[in-house]
Amino acid sequence: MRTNHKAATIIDVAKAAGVSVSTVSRVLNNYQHVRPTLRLRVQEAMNSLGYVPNRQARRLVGGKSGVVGLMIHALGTEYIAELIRGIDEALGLVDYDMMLYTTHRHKEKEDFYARSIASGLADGLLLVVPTIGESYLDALREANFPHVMVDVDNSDGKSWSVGVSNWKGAYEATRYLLALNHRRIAIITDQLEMGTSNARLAGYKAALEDSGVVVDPELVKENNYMFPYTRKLVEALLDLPERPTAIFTTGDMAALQVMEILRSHHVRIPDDISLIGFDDIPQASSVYPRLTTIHHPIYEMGQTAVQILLAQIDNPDLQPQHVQLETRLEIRESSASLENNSATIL
Amino acid sequence: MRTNHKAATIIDVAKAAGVSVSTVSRVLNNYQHVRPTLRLRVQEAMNSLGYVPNRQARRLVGGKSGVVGLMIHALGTEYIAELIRGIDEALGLVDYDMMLYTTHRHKEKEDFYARSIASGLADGLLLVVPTIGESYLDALREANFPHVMVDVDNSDGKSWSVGVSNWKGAYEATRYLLALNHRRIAIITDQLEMGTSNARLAGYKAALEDSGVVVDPELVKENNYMFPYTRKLVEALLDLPERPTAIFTTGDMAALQVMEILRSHHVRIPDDISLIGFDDIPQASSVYPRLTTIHHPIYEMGQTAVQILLAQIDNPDLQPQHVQLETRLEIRESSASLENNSATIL
DNA sequence: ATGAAAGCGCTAACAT
DNA sequence: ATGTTAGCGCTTTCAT
Repeated sequence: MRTNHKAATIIDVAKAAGVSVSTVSRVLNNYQHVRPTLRLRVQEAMNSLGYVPNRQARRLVGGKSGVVGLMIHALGTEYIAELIRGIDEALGLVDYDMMLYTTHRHKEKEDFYARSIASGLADGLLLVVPTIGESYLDALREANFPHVMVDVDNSDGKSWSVGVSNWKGAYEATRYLLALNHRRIAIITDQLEMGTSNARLAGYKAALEDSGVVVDPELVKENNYMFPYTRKLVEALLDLPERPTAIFTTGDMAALQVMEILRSHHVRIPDDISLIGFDDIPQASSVYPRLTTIHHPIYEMGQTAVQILLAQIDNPDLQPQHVQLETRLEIRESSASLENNSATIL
Repeated sequence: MRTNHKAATIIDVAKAAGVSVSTVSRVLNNYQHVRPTLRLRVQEAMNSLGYVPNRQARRLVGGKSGVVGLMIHALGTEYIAELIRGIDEALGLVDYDMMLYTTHRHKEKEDFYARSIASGLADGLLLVVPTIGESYLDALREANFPHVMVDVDNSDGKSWSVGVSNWKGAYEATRYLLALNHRRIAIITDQLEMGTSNARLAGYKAALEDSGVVVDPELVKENNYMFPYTRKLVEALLDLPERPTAIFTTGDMAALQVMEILRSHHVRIPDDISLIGFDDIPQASSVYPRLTTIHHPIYEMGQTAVQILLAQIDNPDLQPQHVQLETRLEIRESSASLENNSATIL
């Protein structure tokens, strides 16, 4: 079947170095009690044989596999890329490899992946899935398998998780628009089945109410990730008898789309309508006009997730907690004051 | 150390069903020679125990790891997302897992990854790296380790590879612009150290020459992936005494940026300048105006890469070949005829 | 048709 | 300080 050479095993190394397998294992794992001369001899044998330990076998005996799973719903956005960069780099620091599972919104897949990862493949699992299925989450918990939910708004206290201050960020964004004298402020949220979107919507409403502005249901639109749909929402907003003077999208991706759509309707930003996003993805600062948004520490969130996961792998009995990172308002040019909204930077 | 419940093993199932482990293994692997009643009893036992086979153990015995490595320079573009979708789905079909290595342009990392993957971790390696380092490529070849270079223009005959008809695609794009009566056609290429960019540039030049149009070096610009740089290039083009009437970018990402830049200079597309891209990423058909481009079968390229890799894993002695997929012109609204370039669809 | 037993490559007691 | 050995969970001969 396979015609290539079989990889060298620990036994081959032991023979070549004239020692026992346990000695090889000891130098492999950097244990004490190995005579320096022997250690050297073993290392030489490993080198000349091109030996690399088999991770599967290692893990099978109860050791660590040096692999963590990353279950993610989709790739392709700068947001995700930035998050993975954070995860990736943190993992690299501790010589861990990453197994990637993209689910593309197939709930069954998620279930299957989670179980198969937990049953041996990896040492831990990072979950970047908008809505996490209770069934496999329970399975992970029962097995006490290290895992962290990434980018969720709040923990239920039963699993570790990382997220950001969504409510506060949205509150700040809305307050900023309010301070700019906007009163007709529309919001386009991402799907509300996601806790983060919900929290952002709540922040928006709270800010409005705190300023004595009544929330107009006509100005609250829920998006569904499809570009043509966003267009419908924006056009509905534009067709309103009393147009909004500002739009807040709960994600930068949507904000970028809104820009495109407004442009196609010859609506100027921020002259005619102010726009504010959420997340501060790399693209946000390179579009024209540069997008005012809520900065979300995406990269750091990835790093933090890894640190939490590693801590759990070391000690599976840590009390679950939710770690919340802070957002902050990033003022650029897509939002302007309502009074002098013609005198804008060009 | 670890306090969690142990997952059910094949032995537990065997006991619960009152059979031997080999029988359980047989129903697990769908072998014949198992009495239907027994088979059923075993399946029930598996269900009630929530049994999931341990992949490591399975692989440890069988030889194959069931994992392929994917080494990729960066995530975050729709192009890459689409490619990974193709790879992912093809892999899912054969129950393979994917180990992800992102190199972020660190050449040293690539070397390290390639070697560690080749020495046992995975059964094969997919390389999605703009410029592939000779050193580890040699190592892969020497070890006769299954690997395929994805999205390269041409093979050197020593490794398997997949790519598309870059030259022909660029030739067609340029011919189309020519047919639209454009003569001042600028090109913005991606970095020319990539073979694909080079081939696309060559196709552009050939088309021009075949039509008797002299290639103006001032209209040939090499990009370097940084948005501010693209802006410089476009502005240089705009400042030319005789502006180009059309721009061809060798990638859609750049085309999208060019759109943004032209817009900020109040240059209308396609009224003032026609634009054509290459790749046909999902976004290309959702921007405004929709981007005319060369369709690149990205998803299929990913699938094909996997098929080639699996074939090699089955038979490592296959003669290396380069598989070329076809591109085709996708006409949308970002390019228009030069004569009536004011009468454009709005 | 079913079972018993020998490993796969490695680690971790347990000896020495 | 070093070696011996018993598994980890599974597949696969080889018996029966």
